[in-house]
Amino acid sequence: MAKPNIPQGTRDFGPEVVRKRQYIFNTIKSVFELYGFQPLETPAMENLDTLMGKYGEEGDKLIFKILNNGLDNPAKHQQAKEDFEKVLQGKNTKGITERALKYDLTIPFARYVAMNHGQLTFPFKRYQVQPVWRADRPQKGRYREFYQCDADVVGSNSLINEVEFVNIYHQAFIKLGLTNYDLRINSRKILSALSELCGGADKMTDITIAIDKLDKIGLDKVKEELSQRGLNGDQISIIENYLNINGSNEEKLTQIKTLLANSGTGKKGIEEIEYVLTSSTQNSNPQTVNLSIDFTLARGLNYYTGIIFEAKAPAEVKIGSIGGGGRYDDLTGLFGVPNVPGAGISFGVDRIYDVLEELKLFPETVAQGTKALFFNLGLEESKTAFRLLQQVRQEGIAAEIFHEQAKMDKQFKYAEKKNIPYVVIIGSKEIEEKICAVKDLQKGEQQKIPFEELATFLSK
RNA sequence: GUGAUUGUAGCUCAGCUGGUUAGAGCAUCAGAUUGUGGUUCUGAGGGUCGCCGGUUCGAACCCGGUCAGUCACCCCA
Repeated sequence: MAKPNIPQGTRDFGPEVVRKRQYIFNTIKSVFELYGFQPLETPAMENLDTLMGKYGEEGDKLIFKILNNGLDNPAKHQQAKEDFEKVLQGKNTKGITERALKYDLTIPFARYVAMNHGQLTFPFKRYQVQPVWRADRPQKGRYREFYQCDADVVGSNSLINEVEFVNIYHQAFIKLGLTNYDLRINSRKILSALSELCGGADKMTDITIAIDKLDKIGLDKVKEELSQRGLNGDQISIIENYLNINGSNEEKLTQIKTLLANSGTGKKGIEEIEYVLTSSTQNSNPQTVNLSIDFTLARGLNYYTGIIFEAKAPAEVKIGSIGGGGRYDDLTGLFGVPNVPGAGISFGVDRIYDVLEELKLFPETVAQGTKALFFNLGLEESKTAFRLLQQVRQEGIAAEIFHEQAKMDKQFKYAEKKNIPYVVIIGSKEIEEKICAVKDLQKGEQQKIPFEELATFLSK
């Protein structure tokens, strides 16, 4: 038997890890609920048609495809071979694969809305926490199976939604202890106005891909890349002016207004950012949101049409993006149901986990499962212990008894490893006096508690 | 898809220019310690050095291949 193994880029989550992950999930979910979002789940797999062509050329390559069943049916050999030839040429064919693992939660959601738009009440606000799969090469902060935590609202054009999303990000990050999160905002309308200024809307993808890298590779390399992507000197210098915009949010707005003065789309984008910026900073409490304008922000997914967001981890952990989102005006249009505008955000839970771990931000209580371990000191003793144990459980306190009579040394070690804060010792002496010795392992202190007061004591 | 790098005990790693029975720390188990753990001391178990092949009198070490992991680029959470 070969050594057991799991596929590249996937992980098992042990008990402590699951506890910590659930802490993150629950924190974010509770904020979603607070803002009126409802839960939704969709299948792990979708029809390949549903997913293909929605994430750009690169995205399509990263979709995990599922091999059809029944390919070994002799009657279909000839067809299967012909279809496979097509696959070798880089084409997709239903003969070989017609289903795939979902790549994100947004497109399946759009599919759900398109399928059920007759029954849904709009605006429809849903949140969804499920794994997604990408056939990417794993590396730091990057997995082939990872969880997304999305909230979207469809059926509303109002910018109030964007403002709410800013506050959701803020509130969730604060609850998680990530006070110095970094939330950026931009608008696809501004990027589109810039592209028009530089030779046409078809250049938008090239431009956004290049300027998105400004942080990482610097201005000179960005200019180089723009030139490689077919932009001329005049166009590049416009972009250079655009990239040189800096200062506070207000200063950036002033500068962009001058640059895009002649563009209707641009003006619209600027107004929207201004609105979201002022509304979300006014309404926020207990502290101000860290929302800053970043005109280099592009977002890879090309279905965004308005405001876009990106949340970054504090710079010192070097993990990068921990969330993102934005407005998409016609996502369900891809599925034949036009005029359903939407906006949404996503939290990258796996990366948030890494950030919290690195910054030691998990509360200690997260690691705790069992609250008290009852020592097993013999057959008679354990009968009393078991009776008390059940009483304690009746009060909703997680407790367990050591599985066999053993040296105290061993039982202490078990409690310590399982992070159990209290041990309850009941021996012959204690039974006689109807008290138990309760030891607080962290403090190392021990006290005598009468049997009938044990549950109350532990529930504190 | 492109490039780099690593693979030795359950874990983290050492192992000199190839030389005989491959080491350490942590962890595990037992004892010092018959109802009070985390400290200390003593002892024990555990490895066909990722796999296949080559060079050599001799390979954990050199060479080729292969598999797996990690990191970076592309792209992205």
